[in-house]
Amino acid sequence: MSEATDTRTPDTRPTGGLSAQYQPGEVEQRRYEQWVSAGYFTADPASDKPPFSIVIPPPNVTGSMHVGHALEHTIMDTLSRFKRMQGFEVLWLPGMDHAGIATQNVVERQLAAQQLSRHDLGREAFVEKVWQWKAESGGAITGQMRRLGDSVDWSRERFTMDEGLSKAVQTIFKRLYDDGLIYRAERIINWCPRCLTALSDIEVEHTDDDGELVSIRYGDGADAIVVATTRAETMLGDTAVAVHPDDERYQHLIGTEVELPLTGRRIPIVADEHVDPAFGTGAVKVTPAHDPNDFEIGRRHNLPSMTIMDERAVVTVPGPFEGLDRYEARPAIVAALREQGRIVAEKRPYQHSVGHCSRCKTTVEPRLSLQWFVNTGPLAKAAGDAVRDGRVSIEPPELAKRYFAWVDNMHDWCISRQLWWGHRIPVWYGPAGEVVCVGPDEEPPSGEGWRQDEDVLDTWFSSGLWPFSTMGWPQQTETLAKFYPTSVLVTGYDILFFWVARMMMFGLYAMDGVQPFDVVALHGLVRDAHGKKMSKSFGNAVDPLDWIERYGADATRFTLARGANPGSDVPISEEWCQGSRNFCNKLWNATRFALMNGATVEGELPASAELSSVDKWILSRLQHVIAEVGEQLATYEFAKACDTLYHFAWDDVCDWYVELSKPVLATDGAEAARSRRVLGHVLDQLLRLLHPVIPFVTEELWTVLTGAESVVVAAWPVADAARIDDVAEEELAALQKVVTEVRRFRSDQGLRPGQRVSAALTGLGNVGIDVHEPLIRALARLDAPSAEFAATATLAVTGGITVDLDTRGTIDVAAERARLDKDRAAAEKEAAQCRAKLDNDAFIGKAPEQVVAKIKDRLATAEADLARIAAALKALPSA
RNA sequence: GGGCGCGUAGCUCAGUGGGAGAGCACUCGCCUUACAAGCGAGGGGUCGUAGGUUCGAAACCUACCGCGCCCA
Repeated sequence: MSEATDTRTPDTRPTGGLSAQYQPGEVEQRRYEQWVSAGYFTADPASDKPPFSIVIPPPNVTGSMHVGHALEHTIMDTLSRFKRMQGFEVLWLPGMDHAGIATQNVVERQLAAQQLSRHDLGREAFVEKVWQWKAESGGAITGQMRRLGDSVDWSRERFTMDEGLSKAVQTIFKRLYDDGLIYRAERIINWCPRCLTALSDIEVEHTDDDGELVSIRYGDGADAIVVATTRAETMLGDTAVAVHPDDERYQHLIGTEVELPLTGRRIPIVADEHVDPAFGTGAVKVTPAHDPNDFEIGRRHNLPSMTIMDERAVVTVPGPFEGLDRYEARPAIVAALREQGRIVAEKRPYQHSVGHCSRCKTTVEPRLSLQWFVNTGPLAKAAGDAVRDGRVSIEPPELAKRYFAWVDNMHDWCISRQLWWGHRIPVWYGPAGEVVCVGPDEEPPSGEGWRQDEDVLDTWFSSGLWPFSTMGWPQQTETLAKFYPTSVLVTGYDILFFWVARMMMFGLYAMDGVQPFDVVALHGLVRDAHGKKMSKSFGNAVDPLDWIERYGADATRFTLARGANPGSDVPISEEWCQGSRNFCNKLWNATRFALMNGATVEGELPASAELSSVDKWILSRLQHVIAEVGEQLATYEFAKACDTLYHFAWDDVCDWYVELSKPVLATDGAEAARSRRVLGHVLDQLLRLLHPVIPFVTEELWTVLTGAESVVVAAWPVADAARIDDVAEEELAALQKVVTEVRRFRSDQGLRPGQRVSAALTGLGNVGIDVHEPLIRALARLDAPSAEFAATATLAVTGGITVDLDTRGTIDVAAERARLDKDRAAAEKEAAQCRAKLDNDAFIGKAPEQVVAKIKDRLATAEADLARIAAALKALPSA
């Protein structure tokens, strides 16, 4: 706002100390600290109130808040605050996970800067170093959560590596082990040659990459067979060639052997149904130790597995290729084969699907190794059934299909990781080959030759226990008794497989079949204003802290919530955030106006019989809004709830109610007093309704308006059906129509907004709004007709209302004719559409009665409008 | 290759059998004693295409075109 150009005299009415603009920076931190120290967010398990609980999807301890977190937290905070106001004992439990690979990587990078590796420190010292890192630099996100306004119970913050949660991990491991649901086996797993650890299937991202397809002739002469491969280097580990059993081209070769080039080994040609005869030549090389499909073929045909690379994907087969990594070995081997004339065809680039480590993007190397697995069969079945039989509902329900597709086809889960940071597998191996799984209260075996398994567990293993490990399980705590199962899990649909399915499996298993949450409310991904995925490299990523800094936490939250349709992606842009900021400022100024005009929440709300239709109307609208918003928030329709409130606040309250109230508020009588009470009530209720989404500005305004302690602990509004007033709503709709028509005329005629026009209004009584004539005159800036009144234009308003205006001689006839022509065209179209329906016997015969009646009514209205418009056109002076 | 979803105003999206809507953008007029982060008015859409069901389809069914996501 430009002070220099503001020539108005300052308003001296009381504003409760509110400045002319909302400054979020002055409010947010102070308010948040007050809330926390008042204990509003601390959950009491001994409370008599019904429980409502959410556990936070634990962010990564190395991470900071990105805009996806901001969305998710806005949703969770909105639900928590909504339920708290509704009288629930709310527990929103915060915490972080230890992010095995990511955290270890961070600390290893620090060490690398000093030319050190974790092996130089040793396991114990390294883990100590990680804890030290966490204490110094971990958990930046918790400070950012405070900035956003998260109403979490900080006294219950948890970390997956805490003692209690670690105990939960060991307990469930032991239980699953004893039940035969955890086993150790040599399997082909996804291996990251950079992180040097196994990965589970879902930690691998597949992309279509450019590679090469090389066709190689194995054997010579009549026995020759050509195989096509994208990974020529793995041929050193081939132990067979496979063809489809029905493939006529190769019938004579099945059961025979062929010499594997470069090695001199002879390998069998086997028949396997899983070979696709249409791919390449229909013959595939089989490398069981380096390809999951080949591993299966190998198992079916009892083929040996030959591991030809070490953990860094460097060739270990003695000979000319030894010591080359997989990308050096590939061209070297192709060249060697070409020299022998064995390369039949080469295709470059050849697009094919390649798996990458989700953490570091290195191409995954399938690797045969001894790992720990969870047998997911029975667990996944239970996880699917809990949704199938309705104990857990997925919102929106369409996304349940995706969940089923995953849990019903789940492979065993590789849970061991070759890391040091994490929960170490509680299994000891004895000198005589003993294997002992140790429970949390048991002493591990000691003595000569006993050693613990070196590996740690997948981070998701501990995250899967989160809904109950954070509440003290395996102890039977008061908190568990009160707050488990949790009420709702809020997370992105992209995390359905990673985390939701795992919590379901573990929750149902550990908690005697009781589900970890009743509802899974899924949100989408935050995208930019053009629906593009946000990414740092593309440069369209939004830093929520930056927005909070510049526009306020409320504006940031409102922007996100307003885009959050269930399960759908959420586009946002800075312009929209500005709009949200403007909305907060609008509320600020509406409250400021109310305070300047004596709005109050003291005393009983006046009985409807005592109120003007303007007051009755806004109270009636308020009841609809209370009901709608309550329903929308309860069904996770955050975008709709925001929209409902935005339009009620801006259109109904600010644009109409406040403007309509100004004349009476300028007076001093009993009617003004009643309106002050109504205005106070409407704002009080509106601020409560908005508080879950925009907590800071509503708190600031509500406390000034009401003088009460905090809207955080105020009661959620309840719709009062007795205040719904259809008559007042119809009256106000008619009033708005008259005012809008006059404004349209004025705008079309180029009349200055301040210019008053004489006018005669007739027919207001038709719709019962004759008492509002002064209001209409005020809003439309119409003066009473003077003695020498002479109408120069006539406005025909639907409902039989006529406004005759005296524009003092000058009227833009062409503009007026254009306006009337447009109205006539619209009315004619309407009439024609209605007549077409009514002339149709099938319509009259088959359509419901009330639909027919409605169409008849519309036709009558259109015809009446047409008559008036025609008269007005006729009355216009000819050009 | 399999599965799921989406095509509605310039952009982003609501609308799921009976008058095509919102926000932003755009045009015009305004500092009007709460607010220029504002106020008033306006323009703009063969609802992807083609069939079908129905008295009536943006909505339901089928096919096709285009886009996206997940899985392999």
